[in-house]
Amino acid sequence: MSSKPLRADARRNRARILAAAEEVFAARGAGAATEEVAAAAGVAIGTVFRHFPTKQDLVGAILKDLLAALGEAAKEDDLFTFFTRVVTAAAEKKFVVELLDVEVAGPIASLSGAVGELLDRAKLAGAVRAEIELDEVLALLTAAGQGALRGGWSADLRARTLAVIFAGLRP
Amino acid sequence: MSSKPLRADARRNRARILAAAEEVFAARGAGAATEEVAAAAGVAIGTVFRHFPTKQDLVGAILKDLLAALGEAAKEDDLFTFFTRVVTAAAEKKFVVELLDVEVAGPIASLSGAVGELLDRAKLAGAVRAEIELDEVLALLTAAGQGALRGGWSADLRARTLAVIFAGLRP
DNA sequence: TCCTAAGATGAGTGCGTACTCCGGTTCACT
DNA sequence: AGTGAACCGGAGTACGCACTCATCTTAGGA
Repeated sequence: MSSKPLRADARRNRARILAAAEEVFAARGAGAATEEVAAAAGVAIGTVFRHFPTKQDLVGAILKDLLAALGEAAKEDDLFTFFTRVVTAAAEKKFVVELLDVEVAGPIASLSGAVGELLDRAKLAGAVRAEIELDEVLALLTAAGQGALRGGWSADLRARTLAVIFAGLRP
Repeated sequence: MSSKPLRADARRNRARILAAAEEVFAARGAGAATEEVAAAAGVAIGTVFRHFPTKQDLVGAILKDLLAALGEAAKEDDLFTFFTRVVTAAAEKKFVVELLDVEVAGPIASLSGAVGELLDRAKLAGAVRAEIELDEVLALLTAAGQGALRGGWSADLRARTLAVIFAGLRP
């Protein structure tokens, strides 16, 4: 899969870029200039593009990491906890909403698998009505994530808003 | 308020630009280039900037019109109908979501007034729980609008998703 | 230690887009 | 009709940003 092992300095720089990009994109959104990422990583811009030929590749790499982390978290959460986790992440890290966007339909498929399992479990436990379908839950997740970010919800408002959604899901 | 009456041709062009902008922004989102609006209006780009010195002024003018129309509709709707109307508009006219964004906090105040009335009425009619507050409803409205647009909900999915939200609001 | 290919650098290129400016055109008033 | 102010056209400017490339640097094997 991975062609050749990277040279030590290259590996170090790659990690720095990834870390810097996560920080910059979280603060400024994925619209932030690549030069900012380079500066934050203490690296020239050419180096960033050597590792990630396209800006989208860079965003994609971060998203992939995040997706893996969320997938991991899903294993130990119940549906409502997971829901809250994703929305909170969206509120704090602007670029997370890109994950929820249509364009990234590929990677999100794996997330939807995890949510599907949580939904099934929640139904069995009687926490969610049986007729609720996966796509509605995904839609609500998207909506809440977008809303939390773009609406700038406070922690209190976020909690109350999610409470309404959860009430709508319960029997 | 309005300084001087516009010349006839200027008035005509202004109206054309507004109509063209509404169409273009609805289709392509507010990110569409101003040149496209000028072309659609059959007018040179300089003319657009004469009437609206800034792109934001142009978007703002359209938003103001839309806001007035929604405020009018609110008088005859109940809360759930109005909610559906706004979300549907968001799904069909991309730029409507800008209305829901924080940046336009000024104009949205008037909308929130209308929603407040609808909420009061709905509570009196027993259609909504008494402890629901206005900001939660507004947050849900923002969320659903953003989600509908960026998630590309179908009419069916939109209806089912809104049904969950409405269920959460009811006693 | 030396050699070379992988890697880093950063000024430069191309492009899209908001906005300007001035010469030409048109309205509207007398 | 004549006149001047308002208006229009559209090439041009400024700017930000993704991405490139010729040149210099360095890791790491022989």
